[in-house]
Amino acid sequence: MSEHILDELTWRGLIAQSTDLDALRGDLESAPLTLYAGFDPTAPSLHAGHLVPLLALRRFQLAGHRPIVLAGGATGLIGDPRDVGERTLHSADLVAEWTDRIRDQLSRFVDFDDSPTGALVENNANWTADMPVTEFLRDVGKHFTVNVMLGRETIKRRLEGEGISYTEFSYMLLQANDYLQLHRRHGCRLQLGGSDQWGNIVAGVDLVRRVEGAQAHAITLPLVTDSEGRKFGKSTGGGSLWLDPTMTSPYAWFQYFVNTADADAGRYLRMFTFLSDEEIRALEQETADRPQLRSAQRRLAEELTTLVHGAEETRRVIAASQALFGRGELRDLDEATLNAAMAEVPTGAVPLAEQPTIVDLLVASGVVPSKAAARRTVNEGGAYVNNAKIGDEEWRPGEADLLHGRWLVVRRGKRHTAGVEVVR
RNA sequence: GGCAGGUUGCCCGAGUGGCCAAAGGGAGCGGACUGUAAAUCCGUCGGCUCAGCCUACGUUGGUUCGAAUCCAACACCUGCCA
Repeated sequence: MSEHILDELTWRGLIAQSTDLDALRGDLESAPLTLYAGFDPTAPSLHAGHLVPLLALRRFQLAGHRPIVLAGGATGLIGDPRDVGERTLHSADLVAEWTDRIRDQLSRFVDFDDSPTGALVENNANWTADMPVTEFLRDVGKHFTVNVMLGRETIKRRLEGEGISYTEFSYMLLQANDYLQLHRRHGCRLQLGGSDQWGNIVAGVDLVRRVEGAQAHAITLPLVTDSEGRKFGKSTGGGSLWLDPTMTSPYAWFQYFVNTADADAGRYLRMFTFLSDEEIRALEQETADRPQLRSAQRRLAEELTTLVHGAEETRRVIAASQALFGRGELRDLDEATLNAAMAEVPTGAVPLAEQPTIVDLLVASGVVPSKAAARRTVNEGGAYVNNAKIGDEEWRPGEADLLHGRWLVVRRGKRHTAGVEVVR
């Protein structure tokens, strides 16, 4: 018998809060348990932070339980209250489109089959969208006291600040009802979610108990932050790390994880990968002994890129990373390797006839957002062409600079590399 | 519906007629150090056809030689009252 799923979650640091774990343990041991986690379509793609609950569902599935991934087609129309303030509502069409997109993404992380542990995909719009208001207020609303709802941290903060709309205030009831519906339809008895979801989740636990007289369980997973306490996945220049390869390229995704701080690597390996405790400890030891090898970071990047983008794509981004970050001369790369690397990084094109300067090249490659930023980069000493620093704004590439007659490898700072194709 | 206060750059926040593309902080970005790490220090941080010009301080209009700053209307937010 392998390790108990709850013990695994514990050593991986994946349990932030929970209802009675002993009771849950008993239920997990007696039979396959059905559990769920919900994901709201707040953008056209899931991002790296969503992987924690998603992979947790998979961990349960591998341990012999049945996961339900819930796409929040209805809750996404309302918006979970945040501390920062009221959300802007998105149109129903847009939310529906996003729901479809994230449902496809969600489906990739669990296995579907006819066995008792085969996963299910649900959409809460199925039971929420057409529910009459009176039914909602009588059957769901009656079980909640506003007094308790006002006690929730986010609500308290919002009341102290700019206030909160009735719409967002109601969110908790919708999520609680989701749990009830999934309990009725599929016997779902465990909900996972981020620790910011605790209030919503226990509201569901309470509702199931009151309406069905059944004991439902809850586990929240820690909100992933780096060692500085910053929200995970946000430190790449402001943007999020999206799962959608057209929004965050596999190369950028891989690079993000390669750059993980030493202090975070082990923790991330535990939370984001399926590596064993022993393997992770070995990687941590390696990082402590020979930090410059970045073994833990590389493994983390490899695992996550494979998980999200597949083994083939991972092979390509590793090759591209080696070509561009390697000690070797870019000139020595053979044409096929160079072309392959250029296919992974952002590229732009510029006509030779325009006699582009370094500023034009930086802009064309996309490593800077504007000419002003390009000039700044040059003056700050952060501009490179083919790994050679360019300090003059007026510098222009010559025929001899073109790699294989067409490419210039443009770089901003240490790690923002892109290609510019010079067209004749 | 009434009264009061508010709306500034990615975020927070100063600025009450010219010296304001707008103090300060944070984030971000670049450099040095190193290891494509952290910490630290330094620099930078609207755009462009760049010693000039264009956009920008909720929106629109007005006063003025000149407005983020004054006036009016409108929108939104907060609080108190109804």
